[in-house]
Amino acid sequence: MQDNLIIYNTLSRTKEKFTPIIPGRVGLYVCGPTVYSDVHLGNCRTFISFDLIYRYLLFLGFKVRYVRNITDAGHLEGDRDEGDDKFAKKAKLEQLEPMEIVQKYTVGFHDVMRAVNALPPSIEPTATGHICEQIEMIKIIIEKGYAYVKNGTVYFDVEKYNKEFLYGQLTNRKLDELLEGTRELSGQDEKNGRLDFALWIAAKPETLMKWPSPWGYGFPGWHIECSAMSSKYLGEAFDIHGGGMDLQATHHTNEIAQSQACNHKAPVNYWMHTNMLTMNGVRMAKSAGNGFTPGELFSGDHPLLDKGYSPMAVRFFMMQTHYRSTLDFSNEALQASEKGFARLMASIKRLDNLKTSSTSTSNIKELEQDCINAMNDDFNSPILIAKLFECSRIINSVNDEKETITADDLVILKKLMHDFAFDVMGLKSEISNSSSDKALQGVMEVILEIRKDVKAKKDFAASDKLRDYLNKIKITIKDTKDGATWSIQE
RNA sequence: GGUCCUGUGGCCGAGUGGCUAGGCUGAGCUCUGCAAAAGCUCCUACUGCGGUUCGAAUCCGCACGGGACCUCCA
Repeated sequence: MQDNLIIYNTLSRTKEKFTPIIPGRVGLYVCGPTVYSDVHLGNCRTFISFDLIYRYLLFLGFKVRYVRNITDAGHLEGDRDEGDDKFAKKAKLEQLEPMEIVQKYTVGFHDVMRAVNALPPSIEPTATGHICEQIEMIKIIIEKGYAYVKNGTVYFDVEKYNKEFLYGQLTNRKLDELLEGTRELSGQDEKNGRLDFALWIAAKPETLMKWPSPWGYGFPGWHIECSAMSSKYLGEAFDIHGGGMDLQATHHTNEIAQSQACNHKAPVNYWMHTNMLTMNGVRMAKSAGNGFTPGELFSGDHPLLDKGYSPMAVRFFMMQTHYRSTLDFSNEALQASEKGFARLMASIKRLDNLKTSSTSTSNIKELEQDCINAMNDDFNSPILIAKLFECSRIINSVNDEKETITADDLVILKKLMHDFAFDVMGLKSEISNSSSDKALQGVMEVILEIRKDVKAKKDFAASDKLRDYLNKIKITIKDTKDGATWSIQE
């Protein structure tokens, strides 16, 4: 069952058979958010994509150690390797301690992840919690000759590294090409090479977040945290490293360089990159003014949104596109997903009331295999969803007594729908069980009972009046041959 | 400018060289007191021009369009 998984590896730019280092176990590292502001929808897409991947690995029976970091220090605003980091800047703006910024947005991030039903990672390490590990790693890189110190700042020597290793392998680029695209060093720059990047950055008097180090007070560069934390928890070489495609060229390239310089071995076997989320064809970003927060998306409180969309509709919407394709956001597309999701959930609810027969008109086992094949092929959730809709059609047809299913097949079908819709795709029915909802259920039962009575007396004016009144307060009544059902309109 | 991805029916979105994904929308039918739901049927596409092939949405070339990265970014 674990032998047929195919993963697209950025390193080779091809789909490869997945073979873990230790059979039955997977080490998975994903670059998490930098918590200096609200996560936006694009960030969420990456984490939802990897949640699907994590869930499917678990479904296949792998023991997965899933590490996703929180960047809470050392992420600079520009490429100058100087000045304040993003947290300090925001802290000054909001007149808070940098760690208050970190706390505020970490909590917000977790709230959103919970709303979209993303499983928490096994370990969620922070950069500030691993300063020692980062310093140790930098020391080794210096000892091995791939870094140099200038006025308390430590730089990684890319050209030196490239003589022994391939620096641009993740983007299939040669060093000369990279150098061409880089701007000239300015007079103030203390780096030796244009591509060199900081491992440790010397603190200035006004720097808020700083730690002692062999090179004086300072803070870590952005890339070193991932190298230090991934090797600490997953080993010097591990199975899968993921992140957004925008991290590929710089962050991940530098991560490989650091780890390789330190340990002299390739840190990761499979690199996975998720594609961007766009709004009307343009990448969603705060600077473009076309972004909104998940909270705004759920409430609909934003000029670009026609209405609010439930977290599960959003999750379903994202799963309808493969993780390596760009996903274009629009109200129309999201509303289509919302309806499709409701239809899928409605059919799953019908599963419990299906009548079985001595024969099946559909090949359920084949469908089950189709679902597995879809996910084995580089986590192809759009095809999986197409197959689940096929299951929906079968369920509805059996429910209408136009098709039949055996008791054995029904067991398989139930398991299939629950496994893939809930466990693998992480969807969940959005009906809550709060006490007020239970009271509402009771009231509705009474109303439907009364309506049933007047309908029996053919008093359709009265029954329609009940239905119309309920419809005005967004409750829909449907008469089926097994009695009436009700639901709340979104 | 460089590296790379991409162009599918009204919309979204899969796609292994041949056996018409799927969802949403629209039309018709069945069911139904009506409505809704559900099912069935229909709308059968692949940017353009060449090439390879018995056969291409799928491979190759060119053109045009869109996007990403090369600067912080999931």
